[in-house]
This record gives sequence, structure tokens and C-alpha cells, in this order.
Amino acid sequence: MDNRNNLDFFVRVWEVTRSIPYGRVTSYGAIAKCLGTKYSSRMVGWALNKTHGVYPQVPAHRVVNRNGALTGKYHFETPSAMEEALKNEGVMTENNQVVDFDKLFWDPQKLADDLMNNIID
DNA sequence: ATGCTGACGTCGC
DNA sequence: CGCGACGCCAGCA
Repeated sequence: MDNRNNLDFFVRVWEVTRSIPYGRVTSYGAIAKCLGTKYSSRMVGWALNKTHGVYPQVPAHRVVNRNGALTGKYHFETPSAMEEALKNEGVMTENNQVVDFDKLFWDPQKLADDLMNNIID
């Protein structure tokens, strides 16, 4: 395609992260995989680290690791900001881990599909 | 310039 | 099934 691949990696991470529905969570690896570089999951976290003060705000709190653990909570303004934000969305966390992570997990690759179906249910 | 680290994940043993 | 090593690639000492 075009320079899409030339675009900064983190910009795409932001777009995907912003696409995460309210009350849902996803993993770094899922985003990386969605971008085509599944082994670059570290870069996803690196990109999210730069979301500090970006606009529109990037819901980095909705991104956890593959285990559903809030590994990046200490990188927020406050260590409790992540769990608080998740809790505010109805996502309960226990022991730095998202409860029912499997049910709340949202696959970025399903973005188009979800948009089409509009998830009306 | 080189090497280690890091908000991770996968593969190998 | 637990643990170690590798890959990804930008930052930083």
C-alpha cells in the first residue's frame, strides 16, 4: 500500500487503543498482531508510554498484558489510576488482574466486524 | 559504537 | 507444565 507502513508505529497503536469499546480491554500482543508485528508487543507498550498528554486521550488503561494483568499500572500518573479507570468502566480488577478478562477481552482485529454488526445484540 | 533495558509474547527444552 | 531463551526495536548509559 502507501506509506501506511511508514507511519509511526505508536500512532497506529493509539488509533487501535482508542477504538477499544467502553468497558472492554485488550492486550499488547493483540494490538501488535493487529498491526502485523506480533513480536513487537514491546513496542506497543513503548508507544502507550508516549500517550501521556496526547489528544485525544488514549485509554491505555484498557490495555493489559496477555494474562490480563495490569502490568503498566506503575507507568500511569498514579499506580492506582489504571485500576480506578477500569473500575469506573465496570471492569473489576483483583490482584492487579482483570476479572473475567476472557469475557471482557476485545480483539482489535474484530474492529471492522464489530462496527458492521454494531454490536446491537 | 556497543550493550542492556523494557507497559510482551512465542517457542523450545 | 515450569523455566529459559529469543525476537521486536526505540532509548539510554
